[in-house]
Amino acid sequence: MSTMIDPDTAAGLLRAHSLRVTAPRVAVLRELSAHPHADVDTITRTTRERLGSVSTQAVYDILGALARRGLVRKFEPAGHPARFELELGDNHHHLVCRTCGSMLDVECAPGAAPCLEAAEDHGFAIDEAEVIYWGTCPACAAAALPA
Amino acid sequence: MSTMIDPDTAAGLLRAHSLRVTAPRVAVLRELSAHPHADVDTITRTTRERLGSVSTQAVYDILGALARRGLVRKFEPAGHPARFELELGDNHHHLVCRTCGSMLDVECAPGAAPCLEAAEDHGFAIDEAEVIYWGTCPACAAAALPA
DNA sequence: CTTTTTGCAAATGATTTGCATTAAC
DNA sequence: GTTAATGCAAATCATTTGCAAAAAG
Repeated sequence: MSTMIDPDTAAGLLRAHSLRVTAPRVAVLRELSAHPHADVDTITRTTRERLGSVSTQAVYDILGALARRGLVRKFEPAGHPARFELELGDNHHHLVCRTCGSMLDVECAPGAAPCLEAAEDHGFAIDEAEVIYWGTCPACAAAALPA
Repeated sequence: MSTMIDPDTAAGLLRAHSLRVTAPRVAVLRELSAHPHADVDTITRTTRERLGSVSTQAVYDILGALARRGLVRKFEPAGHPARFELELGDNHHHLVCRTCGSMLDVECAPGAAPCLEAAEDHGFAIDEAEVIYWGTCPACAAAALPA
């Protein structure tokens, strides 16, 4: 388990983004800091363990609010439920398992200028270039091959 | 409207990929050649106009079969229904409108080596690097600003 | 004729919406 | 006291699944 931000830090983050400080929000932020890339279901379960009860809809609402204020990034890998991570300012990319949807952060190969600029924008106002490396994680690769 | 492959070419494509030639499949292939990036709903509607009737599930099945044999590429932009295009061999990327989900093909900036190699694979067997440019298309940008 | 494909119906699963209740500020 | 956040229920939407009927090879 990674390090987890303390409750005061979480509350400060919320206030700094003009969001009211509530127990479910603090719990969700702490969960995200400890487990980046968690999905709604996981966040809901662990938050319940900590608080006793939180509705699924509250978690959706919280994550939506946090994402709208730029506190968290929402990531929706095709074929898998959305996953969330604290917005840390670094523009990293993701490695995603096609089978289980698990994610890992990856940096672009150093030196190799990432193609964050499209050759032509066709009049679009581009606000983000997202890179996804699709593959199979070690666990799923092992499970696919019968012993 | 772009050029559309003729029925014989479509049939040949199917045979070349060991797929039985059926009217719905030929119609779907022709539709995809004329309208790349069409979604299931659009493909179903235009195919019905041409054939009189096709079930939604048949279209899903057809697209699934074509994708499995490598004849078409499936693209699932977060928040929007899946879109499909004929697999043309070129490894282009996509420009996607956050508002309406419309897509355009884009090439990486010439010279700029795209980061198709992750710095670390963390043990994953990476099979594809997908780049998505997110933005707002001219039509949606215009619609968002009241006159 | 054998196997694949299609049609139809029903289920699934993630996410959203509306509204009353409760808690923050 | 206001305004925002939560809980609860029901709805939505894309997509999948199971099985019988029809068509391709």
